[in-house]
Amino acid sequence: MPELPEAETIARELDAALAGEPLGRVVVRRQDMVHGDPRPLARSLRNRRVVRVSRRAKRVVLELEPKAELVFRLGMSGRVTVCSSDAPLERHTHLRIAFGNRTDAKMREIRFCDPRRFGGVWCLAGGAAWVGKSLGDVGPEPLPMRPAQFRAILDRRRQLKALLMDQQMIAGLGNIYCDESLHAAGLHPLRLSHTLDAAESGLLLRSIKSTLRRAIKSNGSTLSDYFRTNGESGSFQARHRVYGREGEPCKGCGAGVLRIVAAGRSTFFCPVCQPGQP
DNA sequence: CGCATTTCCTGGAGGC
DNA sequence: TGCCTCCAGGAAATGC
Repeated sequence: MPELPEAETIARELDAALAGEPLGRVVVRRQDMVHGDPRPLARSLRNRRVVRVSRRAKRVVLELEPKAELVFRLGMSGRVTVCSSDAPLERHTHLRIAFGNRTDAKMREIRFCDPRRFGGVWCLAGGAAWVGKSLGDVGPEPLPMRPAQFRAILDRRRQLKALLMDQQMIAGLGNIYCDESLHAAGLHPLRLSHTLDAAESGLLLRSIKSTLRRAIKSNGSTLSDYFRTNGESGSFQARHRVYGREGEPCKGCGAGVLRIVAAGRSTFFCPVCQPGQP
């Protein structure tokens, strides 16, 4: 389940591998996973090179020259890997893009693989018409966010879990980092957002940032579907304090971690560290 | 407006 | 061993 730290890890690794490289052969193996520019992707990408690879929300963005963007939304099980062009093809590989111009060396390529197909690839080029699923807009990034802006987001009356999961409100948090951030701040996931005082809202924003930064340092959390661009696992799952740990002792106080459903998702919290609701 | 529910999809887990 | 059912969840759509 790639969220902000996983997308950031992939973006950094892709940037190291791809910055400055020209794009080569394109193979679209599942047309319905590619959206945006109505032209064939191979044509849209022809004679373009990667300037840099960045992240926005949970999305990985290849910034190209001449100006265009190739956006990867990973959904639940999306993976972007870098490998040799002759590496065995994994099941559910929907897109392959060769890169580099070293004719002497083995050709390398990036691959997009997504078994559950909740993700997709968007080619934003030219001002042409649009095909396929739309790539909706997202709210502000949490890492550079200031306390006043966060306070304004909390001002509506919503359960904290639902609000933090809402990509229009704040971009990049998913189920794991929502629960971990709320635990770090000692706030119950069903607490109504507008009831937080200044100290609590400040603490929650700091908790979100520190949780995300620590997860990025660990290259994200590998539970089942997420892997780095070289196929290795992230390691932040070993540091989860509540997520996925129903019945196990809270790493803060030892009380049993509870699981409820909030915002339609499994939600893990410690009833002692995060008091306040039934 | 907020929130619950449903849909998409596959692989892994558990039951028998 | 081999079915079968259930479940996980990001995002969008629908219903209350």
